[in-house]
Amino acid sequence: MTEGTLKWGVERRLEFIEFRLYWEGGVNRSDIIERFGVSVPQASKDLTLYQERAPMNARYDKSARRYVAGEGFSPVFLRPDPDTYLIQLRQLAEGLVADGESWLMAPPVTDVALTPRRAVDGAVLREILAALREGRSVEVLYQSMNAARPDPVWRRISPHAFGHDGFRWHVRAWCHDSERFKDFLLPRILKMGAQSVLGRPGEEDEMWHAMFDLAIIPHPGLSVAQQAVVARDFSMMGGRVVLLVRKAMLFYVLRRLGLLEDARFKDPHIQHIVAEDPIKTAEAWQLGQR
Amino acid sequence: MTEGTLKWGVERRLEFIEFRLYWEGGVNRSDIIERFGVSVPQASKDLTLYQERAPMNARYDKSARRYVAGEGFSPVFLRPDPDTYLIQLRQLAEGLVADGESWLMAPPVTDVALTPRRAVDGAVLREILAALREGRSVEVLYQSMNAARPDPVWRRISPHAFGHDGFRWHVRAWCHDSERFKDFLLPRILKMGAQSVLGRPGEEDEMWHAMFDLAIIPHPGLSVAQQAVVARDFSMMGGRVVLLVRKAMLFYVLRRLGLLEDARFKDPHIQHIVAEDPIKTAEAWQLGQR
DNA sequence: TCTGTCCATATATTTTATATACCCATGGAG
DNA sequence: CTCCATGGGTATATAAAATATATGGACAGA
Repeated sequence: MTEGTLKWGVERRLEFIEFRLYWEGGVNRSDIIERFGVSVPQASKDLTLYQERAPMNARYDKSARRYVAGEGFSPVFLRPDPDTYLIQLRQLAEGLVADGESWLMAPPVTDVALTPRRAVDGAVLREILAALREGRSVEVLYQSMNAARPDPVWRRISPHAFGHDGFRWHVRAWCHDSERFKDFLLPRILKMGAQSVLGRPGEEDEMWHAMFDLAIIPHPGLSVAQQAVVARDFSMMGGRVVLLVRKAMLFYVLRRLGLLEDARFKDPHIQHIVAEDPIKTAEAWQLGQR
Repeated sequence: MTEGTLKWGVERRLEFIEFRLYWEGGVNRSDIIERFGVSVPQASKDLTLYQERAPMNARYDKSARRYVAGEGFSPVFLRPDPDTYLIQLRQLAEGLVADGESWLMAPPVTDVALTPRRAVDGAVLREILAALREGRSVEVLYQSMNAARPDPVWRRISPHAFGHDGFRWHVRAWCHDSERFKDFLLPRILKMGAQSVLGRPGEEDEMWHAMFDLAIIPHPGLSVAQQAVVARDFSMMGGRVVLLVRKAMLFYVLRRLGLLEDARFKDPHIQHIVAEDPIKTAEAWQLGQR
């Protein structure tokens, strides 16, 4: 083993040490022992090694009896990206990860608005993935919202992509029965049936591949100063920003942004942005819905 | 090392083997070598060990030249939870994790509606966390939307919790200037100042600790069959479900659910649910806003 | 038939980690 | 002030894990 390279396991432990120092302010030898099940001398060695690799980052505070982050901390083993922390925090708050698996020692009290129900069947997802990967069609027992089909019906679909509307997952697929590309919500797929040959490949899904330029501007009902804040929130340049959105995803994007109706008629203190061209925007997604 | 227990690193590799078998249908020795940087013989050993520990799960397909999932697959090293897969897929689609760090070999084409801009400053988050952890107040340069304060102003806050509205993070804190508990959006905190003593502790934040019973029902404009589908989507029992929501988070929940206005006047094919008691609901969050 | 691509395994060796022991500094309890 | 619990460091011998290197097998496609 040469100088610079470390074993995967060792590097994970050093990364852990750095994570704790950076985001939680300090780390103890016992933390490493608990998390990775190593012995006392090994945890000591890891701490020593970390200090060799990142000299300024760790300092032992004798009084506090723990290693604390040094002044000129500069991460070596992880990106100092807030998302590395916030993702873990969110997963912990949503119960997606157990307390012991997380790297957060003392997570702050956290609430997530409307944490999603875990309603996707593992077997369903596996078989959808298999069909998609192998380029085949598959039968699904699907509970549609169509008023004409109140009960779940079997239909054959050829899946080619996944979509997430910010809340739920769906699979984008060619529907052999209605002969159109459509979205199928994973939680509404009740059972899986037999595989068969592909209907139409994903390349032919025009609404998936066609993009729409969604131009948004601050709500004109806001004061100039407030509009400037909104512009900053949305990284606008020159008071507008154009989001490049798949036409097949446009409905979901507009729903999240509150732009399904003309937002200019909503309270600007709740609805901060409006579509630059509401008519064109409305046309675009209604076309997608058909 | 006794029979049953495995080193942390070995267990992660076996977990990886299982993950690939379960969600991607198969795994190659070279996958292990690439992901963990181990030698060829070691990867072989890992595969052999995995088959000892989970006899039915892996089968070598000589023709396909890879290990494929067996018939009676039953996970040993991971929960067969779809979220373990979908979380990774989402993070990959949002660019929060690099391709090489993910466990997904051949992720399907994926789109996430409105992937958030990463606008939180790492230094800001660190110092907010420190203040919260140590029970202190801290000065922040905050860009408010208040029409009376168009420019960013320094204020002192005592943070006690984090909140996520489904899109952005905020910190819940006592505001020393306005003498109220309020939400501060992390992306709008521009700079951090000096720490000082705590204003008021989180226990006194009534809106944070008070809960609201948000009762929702399917949109009455839907057919009976459609209402049943919506009821299933939201795990309703007896045609209704009560979500227990912090009053401090109610606004965000209602916004996500499209219930800020009385939803009965919206198109039921877009807005699937309504509040059981719209008046009480409206009162509750307007009280929170003050 | 040849070749490239998978995989398994044996041997000697190196690296990593453990068990066990003993030592140091700090701060609070008695 | 002494005692001791807590948190950390390290030395030695040993065990375990992983590597380098090599050999061999099965299969698909040219």
